[in-house]
Amino acid sequence: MNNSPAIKLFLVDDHHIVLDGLKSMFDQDGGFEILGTASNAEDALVLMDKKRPDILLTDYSLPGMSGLELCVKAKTKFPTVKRVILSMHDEGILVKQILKEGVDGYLLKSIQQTELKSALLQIAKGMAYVSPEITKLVLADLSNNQQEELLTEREREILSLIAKENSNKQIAEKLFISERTVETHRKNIFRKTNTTSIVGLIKYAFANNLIR
Amino acid sequence: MNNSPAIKLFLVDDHHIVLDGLKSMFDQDGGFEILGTASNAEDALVLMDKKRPDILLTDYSLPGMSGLELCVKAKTKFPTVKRVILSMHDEGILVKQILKEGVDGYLLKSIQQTELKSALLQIAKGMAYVSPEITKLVLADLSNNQQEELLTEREREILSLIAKENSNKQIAEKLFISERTVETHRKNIFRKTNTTSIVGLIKYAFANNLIR
DNA sequence: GTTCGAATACCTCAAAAGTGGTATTTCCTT
DNA sequence: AAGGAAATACCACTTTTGAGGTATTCGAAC
Repeated sequence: MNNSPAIKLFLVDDHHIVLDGLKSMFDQDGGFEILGTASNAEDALVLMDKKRPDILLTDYSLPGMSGLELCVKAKTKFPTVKRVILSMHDEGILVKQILKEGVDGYLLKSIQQTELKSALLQIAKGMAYVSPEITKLVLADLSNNQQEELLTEREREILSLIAKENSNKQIAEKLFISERTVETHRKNIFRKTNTTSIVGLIKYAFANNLIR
Repeated sequence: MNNSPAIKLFLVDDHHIVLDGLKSMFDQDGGFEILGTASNAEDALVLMDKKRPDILLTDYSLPGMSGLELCVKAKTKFPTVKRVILSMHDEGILVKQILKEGVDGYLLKSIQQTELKSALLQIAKGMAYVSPEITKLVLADLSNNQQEELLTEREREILSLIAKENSNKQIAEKLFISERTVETHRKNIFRKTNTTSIVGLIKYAFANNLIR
């Protein structure tokens, strides 16, 4: 059953009770081995230098250096170590920022034991695991469904053609309208989106998923 | 044990063998009920109108309308139905596009039975579930570590300022170089990124996470 | 020690974008 | 019936972009 070597963990949390809980959970399971623990990021970086774990499992909020900074530093110092944030809350707008730093997992502490273990197994195998609650947040952000009725149908059409690198003249030809009309639409789009240049407009369109 | 009502599924796949496999899997489990199946998107939309499932579970590649288009249409027609893509492969660059359309789950057919069921349970609860392999892709894309050496340091600096809506003149002033030099850099960036207009360039930069 | 990429700089000229207006028609709502 | 938003159209004028070059300096690589 246990044909693969135990997954070596390093735990970081500033609450002893959490460390104790995790320790007792993993100690009962031959599939995992705890190489060490730390209650702050600075200690963790020093200790990990001696004991090279497979996975660094750290709380997000730590005194001093945050768990995220720890992950960034750990990535530089120990590139092969998988980095997992185990957080108490969904850190709201921080989620995207955390994921952008290139962690291998983002788990909430509300996770079930069995799920935590299967998540760590997957991460050890090179996969990535993100808690469903966090996944939901990220997907919602990606698809950004507010469906603002800011722009009219025609304006969205114009915007789409602008984004496809058509000049005003080309747009006018394609829509069988005057170039003047295109200019007017463009001006209205600028006004409504609070932008003043194509660059800003394209950025707006991307950020709001108005173009694909 | 089974205190909540069965989760009502609608399955779409153009391979009967897959539909059969899923059917036999869910039929043995009281937690799920299959309301109907279809082998193409058009039929699915018609059939779902009569039988309102909790979750639409569809293959990505279908004859005619793709599973993604089906999800988009289903979202409009039946906003409360959760939409899950069950795909054979990680559709590479399509992944981000698929997730942008606002699906509630993206599963690979290599998923284990138990995992599939727990994923669907979570999705029915309003969470989101994405296969670890796909999550890996998305996280890699978000943090984008490829570190392309396509553009030089200076060119990235110029690009960043272009993206911040600076004109050539403004860039020249900020970097204490001639406007001519900025023009040259811009031309080189266009050549390297295979773009010919700012619109294309900004799109390229977004797609490659060169600007945040 | 020559070659090559990167960064710098200059030139011209046409096309396109952006600013700041005005005006008409149509359709929808109040 | 009046008001307003949306789509259409026009004008004048300035700034910016993009396409087409050429050229020098510097440092790294071969």
